[in-house]
Amino acid sequence: MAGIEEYREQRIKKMEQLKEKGINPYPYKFDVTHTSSEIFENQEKLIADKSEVSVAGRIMLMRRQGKTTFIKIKDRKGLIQLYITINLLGDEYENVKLLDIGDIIGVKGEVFVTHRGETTIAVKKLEMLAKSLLPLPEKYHGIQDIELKYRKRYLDLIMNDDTKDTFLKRRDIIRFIRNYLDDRDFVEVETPVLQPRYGGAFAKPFLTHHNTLDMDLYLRISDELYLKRLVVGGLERVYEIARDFRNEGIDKTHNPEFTMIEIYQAYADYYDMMDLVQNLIQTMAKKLFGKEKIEYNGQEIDLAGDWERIDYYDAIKKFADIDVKEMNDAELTEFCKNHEIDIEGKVGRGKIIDEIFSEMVEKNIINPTFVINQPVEISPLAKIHREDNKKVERFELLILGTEYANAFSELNDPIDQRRRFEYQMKLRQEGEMEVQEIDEDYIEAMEYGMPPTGGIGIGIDRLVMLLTNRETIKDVILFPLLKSK
RNA sequence: GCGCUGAUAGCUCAACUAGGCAGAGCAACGGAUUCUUAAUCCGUAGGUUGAGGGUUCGAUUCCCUCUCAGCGCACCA
Repeated sequence: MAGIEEYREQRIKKMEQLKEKGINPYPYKFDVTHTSSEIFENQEKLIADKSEVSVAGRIMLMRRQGKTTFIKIKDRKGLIQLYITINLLGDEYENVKLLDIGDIIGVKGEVFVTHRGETTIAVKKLEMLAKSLLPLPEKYHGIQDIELKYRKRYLDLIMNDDTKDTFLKRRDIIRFIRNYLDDRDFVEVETPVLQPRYGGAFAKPFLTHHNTLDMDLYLRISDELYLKRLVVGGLERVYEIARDFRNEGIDKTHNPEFTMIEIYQAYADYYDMMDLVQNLIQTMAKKLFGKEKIEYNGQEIDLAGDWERIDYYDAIKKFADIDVKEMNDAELTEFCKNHEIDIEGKVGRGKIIDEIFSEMVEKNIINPTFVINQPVEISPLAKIHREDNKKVERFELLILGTEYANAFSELNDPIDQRRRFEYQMKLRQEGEMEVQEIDEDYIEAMEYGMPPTGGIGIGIDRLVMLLTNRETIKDVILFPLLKSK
C-alpha cells in the first residue's frame, strides 16, 4: 500500500475517524497570536511570563516516540517545533495518530527550551485545521524536478525557502519602486490591457475578440501610448506597473506575459530619465540588499557611481570596428554577410544597423551602461536628437549584455510623429513585419499639445532576476507559461 | 522551428558499452520507544520504468514515432 491512491485512501480514513470523534477536519477559523518568528523574537519574555501562545502552520516533520511526539510546523515566517506529550494532552493525545505530514494544524501552549536548546511550544491544545490528502515531496531533498517546481509552484513554495525568498524580494522591489515614485508625486494609473490597436513597442501581439461588440482586440504589448495620453491630460507624472503580452519565443529572459513599469515625467528629458533609473536602482540596492555590489551568476557587478554613457554609434565603432554612419546600405549588408549576421526579413537601414548592434555589441557590455542616441529609423516614438537629426534622444540600459530599460525624450511634435508612423508603414509595405502601426487617436491627442516629456520602461522581471541572482525568468514569475501536458 | 540531453514508487535517486526476476533512502502501513533534531529499532506493502510501436527466447537497457521539460541555436524595442 503506497501508490498515490493508497495514500489518499489512508488519509481519507483518518479524516473519517476525526469526524466520528466529532472533529471537523476543515474548520472555519483559528485565532493565531504569534508567528513562528515572533515566538523566537520574544521567547525570553514569553517563557518568563508562561504566556499561552497559539500558532498555526503545516506539519513538515513528525517524530513519534510513543507517549511523546515532536512536530515541526511551518508558517509564513518559518519552522517552529512543537512538543506534544500525553501528560499535557491526556485523552486527546490519541488524535496525534491521525496526523500526517502536510496537515495544517493550530496549537495552543507555552514556550520552553528543550535540553538540546531548541525553542519549542509545549502543546496543551491541538486542532486540525485542514487535513491533507496527498503526500508532500521528500523532506530532505524537497523538489528537484524543475518542471514540477513550475507546474506545482505551491509545492515548490512549501518545500523550498529559496523560492519563497525570491518572491518576497520581488514584492520588496516592486514596493520600493512604488514608494519611490509616489514620494516624487507620480500618479499610479491603470490603462487598458485589451487594446483595439497595439503599439508602443516592436512585438507580435496576442489577438482576442469581444463577442458582443464583435470586435477584435489585442492584449497590450506596451502601455506607452495610453500613458502619454495621460500626460497630455495634464497628469504630468504617471506610471503603471503593467503586465504586457508578447506572442514570441520563450527563453531565459522572455516569458509571453511579463511585467514592465513605464514612467512618464512632463518637462523632463532623457537625461533626467538616466538620473532617475540610476538613482532608483542604486538606492534600492542599498536599502533592500545593503550594498551596491551584487553578484550575478558568478560575476560581480558594481552598481555604484555614475554609469557609463556611450553613444550607440561609438559603441558599434568600439566593438564591431566599423563606422556605420559612413557606410551605405550595400556595405552594411555586405558586412553582415561576412560576419554571419542574419538580416533575413529585416527591412530598412535602421533594422540592419540594430542587428549589428545586437550581435556584436550587446553581449560585450557588462557593467551598467547607458547606450544612447539610437538611429531614428528604429525609434518612432523618440524625439530627434537636439544636435543630430539622424539620431534620437534615447537610451537603453544594458547590464551583463541584457537590456533592462529603454527610455526617450518623448516625441511630442505631432507632425513629426505622423511622419515617423508613415515611415513604419512604408517599411511594412517593403516586407518588414515588425512595425508600429499608425495610431490616429494618439496623434490627435498630441495635436492638442503634449509637454516635453521624459519616459522610461523598465523590465521588472529582469531586474528581479539581477537582484536575486536568478538565471531564468521562470524563477521570478510564480506561474510561468508551460505547455499543457 | 532545429539540435543535444533527460523522464524509473508520492519524493530523491540506483539498476555500468554484453539485453537476463526493477532496487535503496525518505514518505506510508503494523509494532517498540515520555526531550527528539533528516530521531532510532523490528516488520510489511508500494512500479503499465512518460506514451505507442519495433528488434529479441527475453527490453528500464537497442531502434523508430510521439508528449513534456532543460540547455543551445533561431526568434525576441
